[in-house]
Amino acid sequence: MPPTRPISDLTAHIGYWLRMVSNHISAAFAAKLADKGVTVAEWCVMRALYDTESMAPSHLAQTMGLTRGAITKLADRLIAKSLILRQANAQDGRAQTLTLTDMGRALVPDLAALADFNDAEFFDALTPEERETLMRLLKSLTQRSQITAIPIE
Amino acid sequence: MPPTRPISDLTAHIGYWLRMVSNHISAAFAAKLADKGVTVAEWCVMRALYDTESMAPSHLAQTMGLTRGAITKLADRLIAKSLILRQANAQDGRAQTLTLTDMGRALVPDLAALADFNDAEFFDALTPEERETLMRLLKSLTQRSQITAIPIE
DNA sequence: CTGATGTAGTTTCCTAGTCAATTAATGGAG
DNA sequence: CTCCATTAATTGACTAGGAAACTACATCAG
Repeated sequence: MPPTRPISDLTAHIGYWLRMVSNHISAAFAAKLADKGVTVAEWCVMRALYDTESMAPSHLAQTMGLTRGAITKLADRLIAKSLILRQANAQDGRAQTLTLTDMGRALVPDLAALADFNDAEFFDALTPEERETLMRLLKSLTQRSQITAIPIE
Repeated sequence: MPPTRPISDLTAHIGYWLRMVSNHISAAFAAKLADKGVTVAEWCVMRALYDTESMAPSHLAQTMGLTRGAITKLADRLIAKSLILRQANAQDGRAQTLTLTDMGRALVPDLAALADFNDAEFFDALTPEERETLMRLLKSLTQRSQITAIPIE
């Protein structure tokens, strides 16, 4: 075996800890959503549609940081579960709009409660001041790095 | 449309910002590694093998938080690139060990430099004190939530 | 008008995981 | 010794995404 040059430890990177915590929290959230038969990506779509009357798939793709192809399939799955509707746009023959069904809309507050609970579950380990600091640092990083897409995974 | 009950904003969750930042940094790192023909998961395997003479696939699966099936395929890819070797274990006919090839070992310091650079690129936006605080909070969350797997994505 | 260019969405092929079934070897109970 | 439960790794079917080609429609220049 050739000599092993000393290199930096994985755990020396902030990104390492960030990913570790982020993955763990996301996995826990995914498990909670799974009980309701919904994935995290599906939740993101539903949450986005909840605030708007309806939305174009391409707009959704942009805000979620997914390709339009991915949105097509994601929408297909949500339609199969009767949670959203896909409708033609009267003005533009190419365009479509996605809308929550009554059933989908009724589900969103339940899922939002799960999101609240999941966040609390992990971050209650910190003091309110620490939570405030963490949030501030993360927002600051987001701004300075021009990060815009809603995180899915 | 049924009445829209007010629900918590997505951005009210710390987990939202955590995922946003984490995804962005991981994606940037993945792009840098891609120039070297390596994925993040592959890098994690190589980094783990760098410190040890060799390692069992099942052990790797445990530390990386992947299934053994995933490790089988990951190892297949690394072997195809001549970066690691798969060898039978003389003591246990079921077991195998994975080892870096000379070529694989030679590549690790380069990739480690990319990891260092990637971390610096984002977190240099913070002051040293802020970086220290962020690291402390993340480590604290890790400990209190019993998170162990090395983060991949 | 008509043809070129651009845009919205879909589709196909590919990648990288999971889960569950399978194969092969180990090791302990009787 | 032999049988059985356990463990290591692989395999195949499936999922969710990306990249790029493709279809259909819109818009604009001439």
